[in-house]
Amino acid sequence: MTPTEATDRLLEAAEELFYAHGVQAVGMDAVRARSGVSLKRLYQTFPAKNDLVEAYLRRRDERWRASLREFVHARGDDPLAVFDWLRNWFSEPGFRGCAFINSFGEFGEPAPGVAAAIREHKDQVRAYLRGLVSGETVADQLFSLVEGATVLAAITGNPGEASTAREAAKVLLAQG
Amino acid sequence: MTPTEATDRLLEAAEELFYAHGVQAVGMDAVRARSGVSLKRLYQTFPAKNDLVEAYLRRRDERWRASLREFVHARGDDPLAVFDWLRNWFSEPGFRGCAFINSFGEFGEPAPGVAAAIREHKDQVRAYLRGLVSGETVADQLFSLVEGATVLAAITGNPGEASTAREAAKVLLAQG
DNA sequence: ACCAGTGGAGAACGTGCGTTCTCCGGTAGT
DNA sequence: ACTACCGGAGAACGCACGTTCTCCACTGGT
Repeated sequence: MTPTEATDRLLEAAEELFYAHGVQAVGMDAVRARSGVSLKRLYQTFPAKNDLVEAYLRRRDERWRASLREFVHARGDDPLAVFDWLRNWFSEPGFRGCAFINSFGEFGEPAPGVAAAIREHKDQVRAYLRGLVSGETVADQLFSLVEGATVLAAITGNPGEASTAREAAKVLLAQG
Repeated sequence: MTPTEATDRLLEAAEELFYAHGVQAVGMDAVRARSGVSLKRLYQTFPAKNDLVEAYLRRRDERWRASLREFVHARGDDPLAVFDWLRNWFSEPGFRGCAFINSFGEFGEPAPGVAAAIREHKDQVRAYLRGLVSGETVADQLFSLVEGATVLAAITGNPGEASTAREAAKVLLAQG
């Protein structure tokens, strides 16, 4: 197995397990089992669990934002499409909320790299929304709606939170 | 030491430690040390850590909502006062986000009692907001803003998220 | 066929922690 | 004063898990 293939399989397994069960609940041995990569290789690739966690978050950030960006772009970059995408996401079988918010909750004092990955994800999403709507204030308001809807959908299990937020966003965009 | 006093000291210590560092990062021995209650008494009062966690969440729910309710009531039950209260909260030295959202993130599959405490807290807050504004839809929209502002303030450390959400709420209330 | 080296499987190690157990000093009742 | 018990301090236990170590099968070159 080539090193890049091992890295891919590790990150794939890490994402499936960490997102579904939480980082702390998943042992390195479970990542090994799921990925089929030996422990030795695992620790050669990621010298410590923290490194794997950080890489998991950074990869998820890229993919998550790419998925959102593409969906919204296909709708003519309509800011309201963000909330349609959210509704789809909330409806996915394994939906368990925002991986970054969850990780933030998991680690009272996260390792610096992990904390940075979390903060940078939120910064990137905010920047994306600011590019989507004219007016930073409205963009930040939508951001708050996005985060709130995500958290509530995760806890209540109700994807309709996206629609509630969408209606609010519509009003804010019309008034902004 | 009377049993109710032991319970109080345990819950006080648990809240300080669990909220500040996260539940998983705090051992039962740390709760014992902080509370001054012996391990034996601790386990007599709360047979397992999960029971202490659930009690911690339920007590925090009561106090958190009471504080919000009183503050807002003193401002004539103006829904916008919710966001003023949030700003104060976000500015407190030990602010680390919503204890319930953090706990939700900590436990991939929480114990039933803990999961119920989290869900019920959000249900209560939603019900409170619905009582504050006429129109369930607008109340739910404000709720989303509240949760989003809380999460973002925790991650970015910027209490100004409350003001951003407040402006959005003002528009929604005017239009609703 | 032999040998060096690579990588995998899984044992082993150390630590932290939830929970239980042991022991002992103090106290109340006689 | 003696005894029976209550509660506290902290040791002990069992387990889980992050990390490292050991051993061995296999491969490629001669």
